[in-house]
This record gives sequence, structure tokens and C-alpha cells, in this order.
Amino acid sequence: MPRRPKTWEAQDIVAALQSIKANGLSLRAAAKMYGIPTSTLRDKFHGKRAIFARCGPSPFLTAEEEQKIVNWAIKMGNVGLKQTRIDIQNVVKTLLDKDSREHPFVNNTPGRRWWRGFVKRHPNLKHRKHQLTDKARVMVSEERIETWFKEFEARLQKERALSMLNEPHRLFDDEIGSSIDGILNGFPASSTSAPSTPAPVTAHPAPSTPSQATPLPGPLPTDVAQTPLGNESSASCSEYLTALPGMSQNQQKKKGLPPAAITVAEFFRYMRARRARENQEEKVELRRKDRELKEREMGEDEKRIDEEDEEDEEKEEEKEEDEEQEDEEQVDKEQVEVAEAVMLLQEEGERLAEDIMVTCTEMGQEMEEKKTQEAERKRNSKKVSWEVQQKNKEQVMEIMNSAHEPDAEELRKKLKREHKKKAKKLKQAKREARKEKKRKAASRKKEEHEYDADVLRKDTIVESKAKDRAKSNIKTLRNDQEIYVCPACLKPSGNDEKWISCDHCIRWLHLTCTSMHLLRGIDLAGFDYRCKFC
DNA sequence: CCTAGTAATGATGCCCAGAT
DNA sequence: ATCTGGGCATCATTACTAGG
Repeated sequence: MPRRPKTWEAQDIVAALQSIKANGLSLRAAAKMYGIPTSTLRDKFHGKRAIFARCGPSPFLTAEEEQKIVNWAIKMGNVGLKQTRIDIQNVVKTLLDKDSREHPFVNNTPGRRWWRGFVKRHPNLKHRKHQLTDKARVMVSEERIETWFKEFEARLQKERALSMLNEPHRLFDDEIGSSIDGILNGFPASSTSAPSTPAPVTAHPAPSTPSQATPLPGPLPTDVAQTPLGNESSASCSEYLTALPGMSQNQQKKKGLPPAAITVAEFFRYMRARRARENQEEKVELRRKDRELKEREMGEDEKRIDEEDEEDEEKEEEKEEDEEQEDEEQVDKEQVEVAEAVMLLQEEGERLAEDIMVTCTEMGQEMEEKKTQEAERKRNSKKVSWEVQQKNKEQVMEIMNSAHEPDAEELRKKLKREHKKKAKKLKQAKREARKEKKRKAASRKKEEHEYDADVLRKDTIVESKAKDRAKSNIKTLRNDQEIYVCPACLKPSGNDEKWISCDHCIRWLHLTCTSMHLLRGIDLAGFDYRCKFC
């Protein structure tokens, strides 16, 4: 029976159903009027099939869950936190970890194919190459640094989050929290995945019209990330920049330079230095204009007096600058507090993520309850129909009993035999189904076991490689004495040197050779430190 | 109303070519 | 070497439809 191509839309069904209800049309008439097969309309009319149903199996995440994830990814993208495929897959994994629903995903993580389908179902998500891989983006230019920060500020302003610079906790007003380090590192830091694995494919909202918001500033330019920021002004910044003209990511990697990354302290320091510079330039300009004006108006004598006054003013300004420096020191202290706040906020973000997952789980439970109710309803309807059948049979038996006794007896025996046969067949089918189920479960378990073994093997290889790398930093002196050198500065330990161990590759580095020394007053034991060579 | 055939969909694995 | 997208085959599931 070849199936006729579908010629109707969901709204036709809705219109047909409304016509039946409002105008009292018959099912056949309505079906004819809207060009829908009668049986299809009848099924939908009786609720046997959903009105907006799609062919094929439903996705394993509900429409609400998928939409929630899409909205979250778009929102994150709007503030510069583009979510990678891995991030989204990890979100799904976290969701499924806390959910008992059945799904085909290995280790609760959907695969690349699922991602394709996901993007297909939600075309407002599209993927593209990570901007860090674009060579044009790593060309060094102070102008670009300024542009990036300006765009970042503009974006924060657009998202009503400009005050984040003073109130970083506002970063966490989203559904799933993210750390400020996520923004500053230039790649996303979802609550479920550390920002340690930037994937080359990024999902972000596709601008539907050219009039939409300007492109995101994107990740922090590599050159910005490597700029030594401190009390330095733009001059020293430029010096450093000219030392690294147009270096590609690979070249940086070869030279042992860290990937794009900037600490919270560095970010605030940069912003403060930039504002101070702007203020200073404004002051100088004002002073110059003022002087020109006075030169024209006043004579030589007055000028001398003015010069004396100016000297006094300059002294006062110097005094003010000294005070400003003291303020800066005070701000440095505050940055330590900011770093602490960031840690607290990360925890808050995780709590928020937890809440989201709980909500999703509740939704899943609701679905489960609905399913159970549906199953119950079906069982009841089957029971009712079975009862009706039994009644009919009883009626037949009564009629047969009332007829000639010997024939009725024979018929009864025959019916009994048939009934026994049917019951036997049914039992056998059930037994086979149970066997099949067991076989499938065993097979799945075996696959999971093999997967775990594979993961363990890979982890062992990674660990062994890391140990080898650490060994490579042991240098042998002329007197055959072996010493360990810091892989960052290639120097051995000094007397008062503090060392820090990478939690991922077992390398030891001078604390001062890492950005960790900026986090003064914080217990480093609580940090998951990843060195720049990882 | 029921049934059997067909279409559509979601997910997987495998392979390939291209980009980095 | 690694990652990606695209194509293809496969399986399972569900919706749709014609005909009995």
C-alpha cells in the first residue's frame, strides 16, 4: 500500500478540528474539506496521535530541555562566553548523570552525531572555527588591544553588566554560572567543564540580520594576554608588543609562551592603568591649554610669578600622585579580595547549575509520571476490553449450554484446548522477550566495561608521558650531580625560592614564574593549578 | 476499526577529504 | 596528528495511509 505524499499541514488539522467542534461537521466532511486522510484526522480527533506529532523517535532530551540549553548557549554567547560543542555535551552529561532515563549515549555523553542533529533541530546555533586560530587575530597592535577592551566594555554595557567591573558577582545572574576567568581567558568556562580544554569549534548565535549587534570582541587577543601589565604605562606595553610582532599561535607554542590567558588581577590592573593614562593625558592637555592662554594674557613678570605658582602646583600634583600610588597599593589588596570573591562566585555558579539540573530532573520526573499514568490508562482500557470479551464469551457459552447438551460439551472442550494453546504461545513469547532483554543488557555492560578499560589505559599513558616530561627537566652537572630546573626560566632553585607543582603534568615551577604568585594571601592548596606547558 | 506497508526521524558507526 | 563536516549504511521507533 504505497503511502501518498503528505499534502496537509498541522494548521489544517487544527482548522479541521475547529470546524468539527464549531460547525458540527462530520469527520469525513472535515477531512475532505481540508484534504486530510479520514483515518489521520480521526486518530488526532480521538487523541490517538498528537496533533503536532513528528515521524520517528523523539529526541532523548525533551523539547523544553533542548530549548533551555539553546537559550543558555545564546545568552552566554551574547556576553562573549561562546559555548563549545564539548561544553554543551558536558551540560547534557551532567543532566543525564542525575537522571535515570534510558538513552543510547555512551557514558551519559551524547556524541558528535547527536550534536549534528541538535544543531539541525536548532538552526539558530551554528558552529565555526575558533577565532583564536585566525592568524589575523594574533597580529600585534596596541590599537587592537584598546579596541578589544572597548568592545568588551560596550558588550557589558549592552548586557547591562558594566558595573561588573566593580561588582563581579553580577556575572552570575545567568542560568548557569560562569567565572570571570572564563571571559578573561577568551574561552568559555561552563559550570560543568573547566576552561582548560578550548575546543576549536564554537557554537554561537548566528546574527540573523546585518543590523544586529556588532560582532563579539571574541577571545582576548593573544598579544593582550601576554602583555606584562603592572604599573607600566602604554610605553612599556608597546615595547613588549614590538618584541612579538605577528606571532602565530604555533610560533608562540614553540617558544614556550603560554596560550591566551589573563588573570583577574592582570585584567583589573590593565583597566586601571588605562583609565589612569586617559586621566593623565586629559590633565596634560588641560594644563597645556591653560598655559597658552595665560602666556597671551600676562606679561613677563606675571609669568615669573605664574611659573613659581606652577612649581607649587607641580609639587602638589606630585604629592597627589604619591597618594594615588598609595591608593593603587590599596587596590592591589582589594584585588586579592576580588580573587577570593571569584572563587566564591564559582561556587555560586555551580550551585546555580545544580538548581538547573534539579529543575530538569523534576521535568523528567513529571514526564515519567505522565508515562506511568498513560501506561496505567492503557492497562485499564485493555482490562475493560478483556472484560467485555469475557462477557461476550460467557454469553456465547450460555447460549451454547442452552442448546444440545453433548455438542455444547464438545465445543467447551475445544475452546478450552484453544485457550490453552494460546496461553502457551503467549508465555513462550514473553520468555523469549525476557531473554532478549537480558542479552542486550549483558552486551551493553560488556561495552561499558571495555570503554572504562580503554579510558584507564589512556590515563596511564598520559600520566607516564607527564612523568617523562618532568624527568626531562633534570639536568646533570659536570660532577654527575643531578639538579631539577624550573621549566619556565630554566634555572635551578634559589635559597628562598618557592615551588608550585602542576596538578596535571607533575612539573614543578618557581612560584614567581607562574601567575599564581599574584594571588597573594590565598591558600594555594585549594587550587587546581595547570601550568602553561599543559 | 484494524492492519500492514511506507515514510520520516533520531541516533550510531565507518570512511573520506580538507583544514589546522 | 587531530579535528571537523559530509556522505552512506544501519537500526529502532513513530506517524501516516490505503485497503480490508
